[in-house]
This record gives sequence, C-alpha cells and structure tokens, in this order.
Amino acid sequence: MSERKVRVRFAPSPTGPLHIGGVRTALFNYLFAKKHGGDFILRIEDTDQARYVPGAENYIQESLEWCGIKIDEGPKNGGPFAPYRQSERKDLYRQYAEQLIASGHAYYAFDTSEELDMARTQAEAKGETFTYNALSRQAMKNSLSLSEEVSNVILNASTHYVIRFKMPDNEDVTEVDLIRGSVTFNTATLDDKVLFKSDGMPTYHLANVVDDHLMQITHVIRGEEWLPSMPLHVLLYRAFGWESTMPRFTHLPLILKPEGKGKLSKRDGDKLGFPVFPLLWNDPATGESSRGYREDGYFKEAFINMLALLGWNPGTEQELFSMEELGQIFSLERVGKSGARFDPEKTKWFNHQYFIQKSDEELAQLFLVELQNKGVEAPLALAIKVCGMVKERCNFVSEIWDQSYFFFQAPTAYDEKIIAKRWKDDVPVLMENIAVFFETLKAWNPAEIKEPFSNFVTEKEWNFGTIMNALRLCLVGGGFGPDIFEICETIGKQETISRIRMAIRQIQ
RNA sequence: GGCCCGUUCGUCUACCGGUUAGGACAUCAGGUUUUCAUCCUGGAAAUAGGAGUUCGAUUCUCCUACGGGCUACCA
Repeated sequence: MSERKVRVRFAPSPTGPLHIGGVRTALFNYLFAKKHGGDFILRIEDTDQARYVPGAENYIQESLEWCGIKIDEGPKNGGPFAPYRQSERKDLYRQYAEQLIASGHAYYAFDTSEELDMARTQAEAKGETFTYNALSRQAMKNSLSLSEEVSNVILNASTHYVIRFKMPDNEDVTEVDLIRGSVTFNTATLDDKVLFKSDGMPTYHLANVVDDHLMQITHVIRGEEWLPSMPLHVLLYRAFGWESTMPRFTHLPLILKPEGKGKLSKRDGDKLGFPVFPLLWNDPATGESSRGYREDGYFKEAFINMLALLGWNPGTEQELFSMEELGQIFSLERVGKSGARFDPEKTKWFNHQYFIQKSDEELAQLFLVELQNKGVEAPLALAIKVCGMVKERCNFVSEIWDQSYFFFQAPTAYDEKIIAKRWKDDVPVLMENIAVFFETLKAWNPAEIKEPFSNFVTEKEWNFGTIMNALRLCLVGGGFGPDIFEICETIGKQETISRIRMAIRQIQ
C-alpha cells in the first residue's frame, strides 16, 4: 500500500467561481503531489444538475492555470482514467449502488420529499431532529420496511426512488486524519445517507468514493467541512471491500473572515474591498461581477505564496517561496489544525515583495500597457527608467502611474495641502529666479544641476527647504516623488523651466 | 439541539516537558530621504479559564468557556 504512487485529486463542483479556499485546497494537493513525485488530478463533480453554472468549470481550469498548478489528468487534458467529469461517468455509478444493495449495505427508499419534510416537521415539533437511521427506517417506506413483493411493485412502477446506505446501528468508526490524528465517530449519530438520487445521479458520497477508488487516489486532501462525512466514506470503502487501498484522509482547516465570525465569503470581499476569487468572475445568472486577484494586479507568485502560508509554515523564518521551492519542502505535518483568518494586508505585502524583485524592464513592459490605456505614448527606455525610480514605493503596477505621471505630463493640479505648507508669498519671486538660473546652465544631468544649483542658493542665502519643496511642487504638483534632480534631468531643461513658470502663474 | 474539530501577541504563526515564549503583517517611536514612500533601528503586544499528571507544563489528560464545521435526493 505504501508502495503505490502518490495520486491526489482536486474535486470541485462547478457551481460558481472557485474561491481562494478552494484554490488553497488545490494548491496543497498539488504541492503534496510534487513533493512525492505523484500525480495531480482534476475531477469535476457535477452530479447536481440543479446547481450547475455554465462557465464555472472553465473558470476553475483557468484559475489553476493562472496559478501555475499543473494538472496531470483532467477533463481538458484527459488521462488513463477518463472521463474526469462525473456527469460523463453517470452510467457507472448505478452498478456500484446496486452492488451495495446486493451485499446488504444499502437499500431502496421510496419516501417522497413531502413525506420526509413531514417527518422532519413532526420531530421538530417535539423538539427533536429527524434522522433516517436504524431507529427510524422501519417506520419509513423502503425495501427494508416493506415486503419484497411490495418493493418490487413500486420499483417496477416508478423510477422515483433513492438508494440509501444502511448505516450500522451502534458502531465506532475510527480513522486517522493526517493532520488531526485519529478521529472517532459513532454510527448511531450518523444517518442513512442517500447514495443514489432519483434523477439517476449519484450523490457526492458515492461518486466520490467510487471515483477515488477507480482513479487509484492515494490521498484525499480536502476542506474541513468534509470531516463529518469521513466515517461514511470509510464505511463505504469497507462495504465495497476496498479497504486495503483506501486513501489516507486529510482535512484542511478553513479560511475565516478577516473580522467577525464565520468562514470567508464573497460578501467579505465586497465589504472590506479585497478579492475573494483568483480571477474576475461575471455571473451569468445575475450579471454581477466579482473582482479577482489577477485583474486587481496581484502577481500569481505573490498570490500563491500568500495562500501557501495560510495554514502552513515551513518551520523556519523564511516567508518568500517560489512554487518550485514549495513543491520541495511542503508537508502535511506542518499544516495547522485551526482555521486561519484571512489578512488582505499581508497579501499586499507579499505583492510588494515580488514587485520590487522584478526587473525594471519587466515592470516597464507591464507599465507600458497601463500607459497605452491612458493614451500616453512613451518609449520603453523612459518607462524602464521611471520604473527603476519609483518601484520601491509601489505595491502594484497600477500604482506606478500615480507615482510617476509627472514624467509624462505637466501637473494639471497642485496639492492644496502642499501649497499651504510650501508656497509662501515670497516663493513665486524665488522660483522665477530659479527658472532664470536654470536657463544659464549648459550641462543637464543630476550631478551637474545639483552642484551649481546648491552654490546659487547658498550664495543668495535662501532657505534650502523652501526652494527644494517649492520646486518639487512646481514639477510634480505635490510633495512626493524621487530625487528632484533626477526628475529635472528626465523631463528635460525646457520642460523644467516651463513648469516652474506655469506653477508661478497658476498657484494662488 | 446533536456530532465532530479547534483555541499562543490585533492577524498569520514558531517553540512537538525546561526559552528573557521567536519571526512576519499591522501598529507606535526614532533615524535616513533637504519631499513622500521605501528602507534601517527600536518599542508595545500572546500561551482562553480551571483542575490534574510531572521535579518542571504553551506543550500531556479532563472539565468549562469561546470559536468553527456538519447535521439535504448540495457539494
């Protein structure tokens, strides 16, 4: 059993965009596979046609691709266990459900949803919860409570029946969870879960176990919301006689809201202003769109790095990891047990780290696209130079413009606060003197502007801070930006002088 | 309600019986930047509570509290 090649799967259901919790589950599966030289399988669990959302599967596929999570087998690239979409495997499940009936592990149930609702309401009235189990199943309509003849009559007359698992009466089921240790459930607290629905489709439980077995999955790594169904799944493996090749189970802690109670939801992102999804999602039903990390300007490396460290840590103080590195050092033992609150601020920090690691050229290419969208024409060389000057103060490509627009155009407005602070009554005259002085300069580069400029200001006995800050206001329109002489050089002598005179005219 | 899982600075977490309980984000204070940001230095900041076990508990056990998940012919 330990000889088997590691095979893991990510098995989302295409009911909407994959949220970051799902991406993290996929990531941990992928990293586990990489670490052990195994395979990563994508399986689409579309057994609920009512909740099927067009485009969702494609979204999932594209999200994983953007993240750099490579799929070894899946609906798009195929593989030896195709198909990888459960709707296309539909015909296969019935025989397994019937096998369970034949072996006495399952039975037909004929109760209508109205009858079940009634049973629930009645129980509720008595302050109890209705459970379809060993205690109640004799009172319900099924092939266990009814005679074989009656059952067969119903079976032949209608297709409206389900197949339920015959949950043992009172039995402890213990199974090891790789990050939590051994967990025990008593079957008396569990119910007779539906395995096969009246629409001819299997439920998650049946399809999941059958496919994991058929696809030779060795490790099931999924969200903590599945922990309560682990005993059912274990019992199914036993009932099928597959216990010797049953996968090991691991349940990942959930991602919680940044503030308040509960698990992270789409609403939190809207409210707090951060994406909850990897990619932009346009809902085909409501027409609503949700922001994505990719479109918000996050680098995938930063996104992955952030996700990897949410619930997992390497045990060292290193925080920056490439996908490659993660694939070498990831281990399930180092995944935490408790839910992790999501921190959008830290994600920005990660992005900054990757942002400043990028070369000026790489950033310039991205920045050029932004410039184009703004209708600004600029040579690559200038974009590279500008990126080099301002990258330290940005987290995103979209922030470069705000830090550097003055390299491409004269300021159209002047920051009121800076005017109040730096533009005293005597400043216009001083600035005109500076403009005249600049006209006399021959050389125009930072060093050869700075030296004569300093001498000039010193000679005049003007206050340095006054001059420098006012000059910055003239050239930039605000009180920020890179070295002032670098700016002078980059925009050119004529433009520098013209901006000074324009500011004198415009600032009141 | 029942079942299961969890609980270390505000947040993510390290320390798998002996530490001045470490790091990162955020925050605060200095410094650099004749600007802003970056950056550098420093500060404040935690073992949920109570019983055990032990020479010694953040670490092991139990109870309580709190948090989370599940409790569908959804996954």
